[in-house]
Amino acid sequence: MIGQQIASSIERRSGVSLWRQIADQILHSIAIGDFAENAALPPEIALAERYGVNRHTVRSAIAALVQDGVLRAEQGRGTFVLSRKRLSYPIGARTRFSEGLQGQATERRSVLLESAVEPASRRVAEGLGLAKGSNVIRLETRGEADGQPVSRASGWFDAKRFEGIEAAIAETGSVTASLQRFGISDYLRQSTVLSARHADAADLADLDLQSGAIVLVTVAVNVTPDGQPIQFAETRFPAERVELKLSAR
Amino acid sequence: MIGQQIASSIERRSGVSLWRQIADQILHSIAIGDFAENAALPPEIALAERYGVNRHTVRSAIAALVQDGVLRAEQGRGTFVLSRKRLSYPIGARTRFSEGLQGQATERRSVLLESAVEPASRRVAEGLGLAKGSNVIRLETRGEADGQPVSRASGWFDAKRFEGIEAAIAETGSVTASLQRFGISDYLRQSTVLSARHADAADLADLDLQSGAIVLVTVAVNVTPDGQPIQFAETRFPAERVELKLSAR
DNA sequence: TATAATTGTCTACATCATTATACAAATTCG
DNA sequence: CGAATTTGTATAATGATGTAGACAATTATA
Repeated sequence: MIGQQIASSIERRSGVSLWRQIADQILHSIAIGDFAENAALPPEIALAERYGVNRHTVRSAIAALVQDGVLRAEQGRGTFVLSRKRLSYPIGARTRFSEGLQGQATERRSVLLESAVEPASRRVAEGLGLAKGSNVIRLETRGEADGQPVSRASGWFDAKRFEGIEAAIAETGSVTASLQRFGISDYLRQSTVLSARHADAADLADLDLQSGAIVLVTVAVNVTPDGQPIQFAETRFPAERVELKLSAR
Repeated sequence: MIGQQIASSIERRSGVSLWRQIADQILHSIAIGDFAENAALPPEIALAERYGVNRHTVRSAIAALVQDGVLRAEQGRGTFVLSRKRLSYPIGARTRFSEGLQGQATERRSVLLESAVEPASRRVAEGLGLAKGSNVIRLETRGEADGQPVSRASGWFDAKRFEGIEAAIAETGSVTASLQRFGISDYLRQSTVLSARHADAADLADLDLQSGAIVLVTVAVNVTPDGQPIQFAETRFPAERVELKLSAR
């Protein structure tokens, strides 16, 4: 489980198949540096012994990771680690999507998937300090780094205050730039709540994930410097590709 | 998936069984307030229809949550939500375990499970700024709130600098108090990296989780105010019981 | 070139997960 | 009370997951 220590064991009858648990652990081992890039994984028989399962079960796990582009298997040679460590996504009071990934990815962009005006749910209304049922603009966006999806966000704005912001965002491709048109030159992350869960079908599709994947979820409220709520947002990050780095202050 | 919206769908052949996916989603619905405490869940048949599965599959999901103490099923009446929202664990530069959960739990404590002196893995050595293989003290602890496990931490200290700290911690039950004996009156969280994965067998046992559960993982380096590394720690939180709240500053 | 090590494929079987029906038991309500 | 609603139990069938063993194909190496 940790560093050089013995591989952790595996749970049966858990609702999570053994091959997926093993795939999770291999992924984790890679992420913490137990296997370097281009290094060979232990042979299937050794892995099977270590985890106490049949060789075919290990093969299923490896097949999933090969499908995922994490490993490459070569007959007669071995199985090799392809993918680098996870992207480290900085998160702090002033995090903007376009910043922060510098040096880790050469090309970054945010894609607007959908926008709609609708009555606020209780949760959104509370976050924005509006009456429940007030109209809000909902934006669904996907963040990409080097062509690979790394985030999937649902954001809500007060429809009255920010009428037409979806057009501005579609045009400029930037939330920050669009907010300037509404007189907001700066904003802060007021609060962030973090959780994790299995990705649902929609996020699996949008983030190009294999089924059963885990997403990290942040729920944040962005405010003006004087504390007025601007945006309520829920963002899902694929846990296998992204880690969140809390900035030291 | 979000607020009042339609229930998200379910993935087959994912390595995660349908009943577990449904249990995850019900838990999430409770956490975001779709079902209040003591409220009745929709009847099994309605849930089965909503998720597009057989009633028995829904029953498996409910059985797992009943086992977990989240729901209570009553024949002829319905199935009811027992548990409150997740514990919200504040996390910031100065977070101490004993602080922060005030008002959410009446009784909080930290239990030392194991301590050992061992050579540092590469990961730990880098975190503490030591040579790889230097001796470090490893402490395994569990945090509890109202008798329920809410965290499971592995922490490492430089064995030379903090010789005997495990005895002090066993005695006082407090990392903060023990550090004072070594002349450390204050320390800060320098960096925190966040990820998520399926709990391994050891954490399932220590955290009293059902198999297949997800853990939030923080990896942090604590330093003195002048930047000297003191402790390297990996903490696992059960995602179904805990969310992490990043403090706004 | 032989041999060992490793991944790829195949078959057979056991166990778990899911569906499909049917009916029993408890509760609520007209 | 009697009907409707809801959870509990039972049984059978099917598909997905995991185990077991055998052997082929490819690569590295003595």
